[in-house]
Amino acid sequence: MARRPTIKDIARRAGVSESAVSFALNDRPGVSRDTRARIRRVAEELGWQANSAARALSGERSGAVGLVLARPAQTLGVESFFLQLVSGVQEVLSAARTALLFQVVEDVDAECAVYRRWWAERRVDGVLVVDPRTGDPRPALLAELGLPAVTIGEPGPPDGPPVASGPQAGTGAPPVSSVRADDAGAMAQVVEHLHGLGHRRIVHIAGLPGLAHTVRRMESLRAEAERRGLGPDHVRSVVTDYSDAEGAAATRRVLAEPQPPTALVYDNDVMAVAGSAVAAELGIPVPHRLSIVAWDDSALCRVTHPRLTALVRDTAGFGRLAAEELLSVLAGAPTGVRESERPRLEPRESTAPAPAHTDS
Amino acid sequence: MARRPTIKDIARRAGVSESAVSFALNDRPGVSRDTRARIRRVAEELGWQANSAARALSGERSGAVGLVLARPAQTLGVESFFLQLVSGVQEVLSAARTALLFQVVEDVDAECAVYRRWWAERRVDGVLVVDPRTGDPRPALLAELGLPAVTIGEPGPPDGPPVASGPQAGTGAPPVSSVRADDAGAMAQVVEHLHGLGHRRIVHIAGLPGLAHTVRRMESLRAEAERRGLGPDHVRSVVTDYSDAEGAAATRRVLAEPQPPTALVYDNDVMAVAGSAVAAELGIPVPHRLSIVAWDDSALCRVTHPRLTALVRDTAGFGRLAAEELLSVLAGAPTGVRESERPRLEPRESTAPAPAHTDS
DNA sequence: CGGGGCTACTTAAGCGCTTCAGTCCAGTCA
DNA sequence: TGACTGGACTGAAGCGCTTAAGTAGCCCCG
Repeated sequence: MARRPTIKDIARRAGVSESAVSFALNDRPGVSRDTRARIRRVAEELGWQANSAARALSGERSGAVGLVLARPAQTLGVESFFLQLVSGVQEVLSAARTALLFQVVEDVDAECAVYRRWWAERRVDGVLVVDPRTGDPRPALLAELGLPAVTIGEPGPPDGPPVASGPQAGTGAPPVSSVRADDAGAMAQVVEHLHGLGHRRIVHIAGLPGLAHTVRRMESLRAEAERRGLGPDHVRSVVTDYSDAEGAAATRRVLAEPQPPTALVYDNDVMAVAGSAVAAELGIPVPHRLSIVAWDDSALCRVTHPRLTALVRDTAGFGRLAAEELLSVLAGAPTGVRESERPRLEPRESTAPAPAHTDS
Repeated sequence: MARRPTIKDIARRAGVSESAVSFALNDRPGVSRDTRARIRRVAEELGWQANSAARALSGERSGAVGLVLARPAQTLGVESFFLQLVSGVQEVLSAARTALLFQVVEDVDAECAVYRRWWAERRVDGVLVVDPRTGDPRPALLAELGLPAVTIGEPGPPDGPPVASGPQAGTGAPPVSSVRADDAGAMAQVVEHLHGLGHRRIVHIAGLPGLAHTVRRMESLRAEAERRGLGPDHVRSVVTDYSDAEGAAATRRVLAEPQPPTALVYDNDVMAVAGSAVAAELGIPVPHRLSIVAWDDSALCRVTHPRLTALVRDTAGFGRLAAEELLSVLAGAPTGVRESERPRLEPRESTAPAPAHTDS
């Protein structure tokens, strides 16, 4: 139950004033090299660490950033995406001695309430916003509060400005920073792959329709299909809530149609695995009668039999990028947009040439 | 970029002193009912929230607790256990307006460093400690720092005192609180189930051998087997790192033995799924030739074909319990031990009577 | 009617840090 | 020699809150 040393202790031991200590420890001018070194040494000996509350109180940053995950409880937990992201985020943050406040809430309203609270309590210097939505209320709120933010996963190129950032297109720095993912390009890649294998009937088992990237993927799918002369009777999306249950149900439904698809693209790994179990149950061999692609790779995709072809992306890297952007904004840089790497399609055993007679 | 109201603003508006406001808002005696109500109303109008830094600085709690997850990066992310736990934790914490600081680090040493830092920076009032280990250095460190803590998942009954809490058995309150899981009882239940189905050759694909509950499960397995006259040639554990890769490898290894087991018990859902994929690949029908039990249920277990028999536990409830215990310790209650509900074995399609001639 | 004991407040100090305005002491230059 | 600089350092205020100690007004009682 040791007492925590304070700046005063250091000052006494080093025979200088408290302010000299503060200057020395914060790399500010006003102390000689020697004194600075001496103070540093004493601080080290005492194992001093700045009291974060005191620091925050005297107008500095609080040294923490927040991340809220708005998911209904039951949707939670199986996707690997999130923890990977956080682990990337942390890598960058902890190097900058910044803490991460983490909250799980039920919906976006609750999320906004958390932002307000954090802001009022001065708990965080900025936030990372995940799951951008269409008509997202969050960037506006954050801009109003003046809480620096980075949105993670806004759909990026090739199609124009981000969906959620509002109307000031083109005019300098956006209201909040973002790290974008090339969902459209990735979808194009998937379509390319499947079309090249001869697939003409493709169904995209999409995630939540309110999320910006879901919309972008659906748009891209339609555009790519049209470019190849395939209409909505051949290629389309159906939406779900990302859960294994809805993924399975949607799979069952589309496979029961008179002209079932020969390829399915799932918006996450869990649904893809659920879907492949449904196929197994129905006695539909994968990949000979049905090809399956999972968006986001994880152990899951490698664990099933056959192993699933997946869009692999460096999720931790994505998190690092976001954390870096946030730190740079906190350090005073203008808001900006960073593009993450284009996901890579990793063909495994769940995709194969389309069965012969399915071009009706 | 609104200005945050302070206690001073409220005091001015309500025509009282700052301390009166403080008393009123903290439910302390010293203000009349009327004044209290008036102050409350003004605070409400202004949308006031206590500045957490100021509060922390004046000797109060910081209003935050911490949770560190020490996992090598690649092990991360597929298990549902963790997010579920956190969501339970949050439910309780956010009702008490307490924030959760969350860190992911590589190993226990780094975890200890985080505790020291949080302590020195006064960032957290207490911590939740997950994955108790044998010879765990963390409880001692936390006791030394005087940082209130609750360990989550220490193995509980029926076998005596917790593994990680050190030597002061029996003497009043333990150094740190804990929330315990009845791993031994659960394992007994699994053995009962499998033995009842006629299985005599059982292998437990365990998790990390350094974790206390892994040890407890292994001990319980051995004890239960002995009670039924089954020696280590029939029933045993092999350890892994919880990853799908090692789970699959271990499965392959034991199934290739001259006298392969007829039942496998996996320490998490990911390995169980990986194992059942291996069985599928080897052409070993589940459950007719091989029964499989997963420890911890999740969407995964319901998604595979056949669906996996699993030990279901209320992980979110576990988190709630831990958060409640921590809050009560922070509120001044003595440290204590809470028992979580015994997990329930949910038989699904992956367990069946043992094949006929395997009693050698 | 003065003092004891309430309740309902106010004053002021202090938490540990940052920071602005000085102070002090060379050193420089006319 | 004295005014002026600038580097090195100190003093003190202040961030927004809590809290111990103090004060004012009231009622009750001997």
